[in-house]
Amino acid sequence: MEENWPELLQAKAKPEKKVLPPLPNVEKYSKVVTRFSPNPDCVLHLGSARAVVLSWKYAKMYNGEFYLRFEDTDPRYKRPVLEFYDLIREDLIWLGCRWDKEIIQSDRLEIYYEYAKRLLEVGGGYVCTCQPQTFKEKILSCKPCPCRELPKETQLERWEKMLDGSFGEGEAVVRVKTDLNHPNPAVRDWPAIRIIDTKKFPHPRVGDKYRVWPLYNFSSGLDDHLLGITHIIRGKEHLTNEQRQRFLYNYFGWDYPEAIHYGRLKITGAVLSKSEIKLGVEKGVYGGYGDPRLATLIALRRRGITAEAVVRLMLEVGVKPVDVTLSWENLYAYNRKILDPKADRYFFVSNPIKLEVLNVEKPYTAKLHLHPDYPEKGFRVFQLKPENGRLTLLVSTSDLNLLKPEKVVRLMGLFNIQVKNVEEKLVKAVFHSETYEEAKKLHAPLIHYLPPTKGVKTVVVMPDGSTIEGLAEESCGKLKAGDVIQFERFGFVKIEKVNQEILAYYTHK
RNA sequence: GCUCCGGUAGUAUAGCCCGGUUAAGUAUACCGGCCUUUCGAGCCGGUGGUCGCGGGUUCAAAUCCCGCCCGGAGCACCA
Repeated sequence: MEENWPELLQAKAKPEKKVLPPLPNVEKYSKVVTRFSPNPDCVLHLGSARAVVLSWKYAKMYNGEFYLRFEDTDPRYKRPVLEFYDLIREDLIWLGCRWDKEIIQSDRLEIYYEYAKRLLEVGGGYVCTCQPQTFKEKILSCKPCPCRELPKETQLERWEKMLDGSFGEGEAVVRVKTDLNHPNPAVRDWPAIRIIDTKKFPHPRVGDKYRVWPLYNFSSGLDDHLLGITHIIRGKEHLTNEQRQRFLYNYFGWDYPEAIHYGRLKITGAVLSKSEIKLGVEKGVYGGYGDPRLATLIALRRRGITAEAVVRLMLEVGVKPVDVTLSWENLYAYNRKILDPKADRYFFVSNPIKLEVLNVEKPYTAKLHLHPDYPEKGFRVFQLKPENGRLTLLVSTSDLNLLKPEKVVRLMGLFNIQVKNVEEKLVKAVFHSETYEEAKKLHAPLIHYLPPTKGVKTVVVMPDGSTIEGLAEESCGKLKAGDVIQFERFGFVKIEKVNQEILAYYTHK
């Protein structure tokens, strides 16, 4: 146990560390093997992250293996798209979920054909040429369709005809014989393999090389056994698929893996459905898969959400079959803990307005820590020279609620001022005092500011897609794309681009 | 409609299988205090749950049994 579950023991010593509940029947297997099996028809989102993180984490917990398996067996209705294979790989790498083996189902058609034949040979299936509608009527009344009764030899002949092109799309389908009286009609004689006109609907990887394609329950069911998957972690929409696949396993004399079905995951206000995301992107509702309104991993990454935060959240949510509605605050809280010690602090003045301070008798130098908790990181410095006692600065419109006549306000790292007059685009104030202690005594609020001429124009894209414009301090010009910083009193942002201007994405407060 | 699966504070989660020193823990959110030249972080404290509802078994039930209500998933030649 010490060897296999070191993390479990470690968790005992450190109870604050969240640990997943043990996997069932681990002792039955020499090694735990899990898999994540996406259809490469879209990028990954927060919901997909659940399957990835849990499958990966469990494999690691038991020193097992984690596989990535692309389930790209529908060239027609849920067409795989080439670029998504790579984007999914990138998402997994970003999450830190390295896979030990990669499998692509469209490379494995011959294997599925072989097992289809074996299934027909053992009498576990049949080739059905009924119209879907007439078949459905039969099955709903627990009656076999005529094809089911045909002898094995005929089934094999029909199978050959599926392969050699004698049957066209929709004309024949391989079904797995189950129980015609099964209480759930959806389980009765489910379809395993169908024909697709790949001249019309070529597969992005293998083109029109194959016309006969397995359905989910057949290919996925076979592969889970063939690849030695011991624990399947997937959404509860697959609950009845387990029932179906068990019939297949019985014909081959296999044991079904341990299957865990978790509930649906939602996050307040964000679309988490692949089809809706795709539609929105295609229609231009979203500016792409990285649109900040989307909960795709690309978008989260772009916004400065860290993979660690996503992983933590997924471990927290766990594998329960209940539906969960996450709130962004929860994700943000995890992320903030990770970001806060790393992010340097800078000033950003949104929608700047002028602040004129009179009675400033000498030049001042403001030195501000890059990070208040780590003074060793250094400073940013503002040199401020008044002209004839007048110092002009820029402050944020959003601080107008603090800048009321006669109020004393401290300019961070500088001095205290007393507001005199407030106009729409101009605040006039006078020098009040110098020390922080004085400001503290007066309970003066602290605000940030910028020298009037040296700011870098900055656009911040907010999570709702809107933008806020303003000026960032000069030293932000040396930031690089990908840096996550904190604009003090504004929030964390991730830098997207720096040239003459800065483009940043808002992470959270 | 049919077949399954669930229901613990605003959100998420632990405990339920092996009923009792925890008559409900943790995280986050919220409120207050301390600290701090950020409305951030940190530290301390607090509010918040009749464990879906009703009944039963028991000395004792969030934990076992039954009924009800509510929610979800599936019922494709999709994955």
